[in-house]
Amino acid sequence: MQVSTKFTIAIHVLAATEFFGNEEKVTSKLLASSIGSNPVIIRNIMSDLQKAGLIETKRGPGGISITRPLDQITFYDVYEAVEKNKDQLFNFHENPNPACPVGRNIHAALDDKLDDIQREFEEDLKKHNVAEVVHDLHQEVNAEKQA
Amino acid sequence: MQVSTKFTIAIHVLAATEFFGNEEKVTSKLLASSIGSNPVIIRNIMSDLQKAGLIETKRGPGGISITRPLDQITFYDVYEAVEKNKDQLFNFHENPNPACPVGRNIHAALDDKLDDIQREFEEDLKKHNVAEVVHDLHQEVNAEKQA
DNA sequence: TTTAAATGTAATACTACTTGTTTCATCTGA
DNA sequence: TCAGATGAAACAAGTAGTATTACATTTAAA
Repeated sequence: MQVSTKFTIAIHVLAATEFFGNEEKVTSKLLASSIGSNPVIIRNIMSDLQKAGLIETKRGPGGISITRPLDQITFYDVYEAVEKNKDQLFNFHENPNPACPVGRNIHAALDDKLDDIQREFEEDLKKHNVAEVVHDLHQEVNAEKQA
Repeated sequence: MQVSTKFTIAIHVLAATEFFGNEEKVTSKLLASSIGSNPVIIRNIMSDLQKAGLIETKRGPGGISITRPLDQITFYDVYEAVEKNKDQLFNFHENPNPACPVGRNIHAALDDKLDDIQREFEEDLKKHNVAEVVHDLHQEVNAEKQA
């Protein structure tokens, strides 16, 4: 299993919007160019981010605006916004045999442990935020200038 | 994204093998019945577990044997044995634009953070082992007897 | 008020993965 | 020897991820 590219693309979208926001109008076309993907892919992700309340978009000669400071947008916020099945990390086999003592009780013996792991994974995602990414981007760009 | 059913099935296989191992011969057919799946699915998972050195299987009137105490088989050992792309939890978009300062540097700004999260997730998986599951199974079965 | 430029969304296509099934070769303890 | 088990190949169906085209809708600005 893998977290889909939607996750890293969404972080790219937020970081690039902050990075370019003051100088240029940020559109799905510009973002698609930076990301190396298709504008419709970006618009779908923009739609996810908007439903999650992380950005606002406008039609017409529109553009994207971010609704709150990036240090208040964690990786988990982004993950939650774009990822499917975010509420069930582990896909349990569905038909354990109720006539078998193991099949009948495997859920009771396993669910709490899987829930633990999922909760810890979500906490791990919350330890990072998008502001860190923008900060490191500026650091990289400055290093380029000096070279 | 979801961890595939192979993971919970593999834990079921190990737990059931321990649970029944002393009384009955444990075969892919018996396990498939307990799990509610197909014997070939189980045999493929058995093959993964065998490659990882967690079990040994024999042909003929064979059966499965576990190679080390279950408290030394963590959820991560099982995850590593059966899951694809286990080495790269996050699927990064592949073609960021090198002509764009963000596209050119997004990997440098993001990779270390994603590696952190992956490492922590793996640690979370290592906190649990299959012996706990068997212990809880016996507890559930004993509770059934009293009722 | 018009219009260029942007988002919103539906439809399609391709690929890869997951899960299930059938079939048959191969092995091995009794 | 042989019944009973694993090993493995082939196939099918369903789902998810990614990419693309096309068009309707909106809106700031000319």
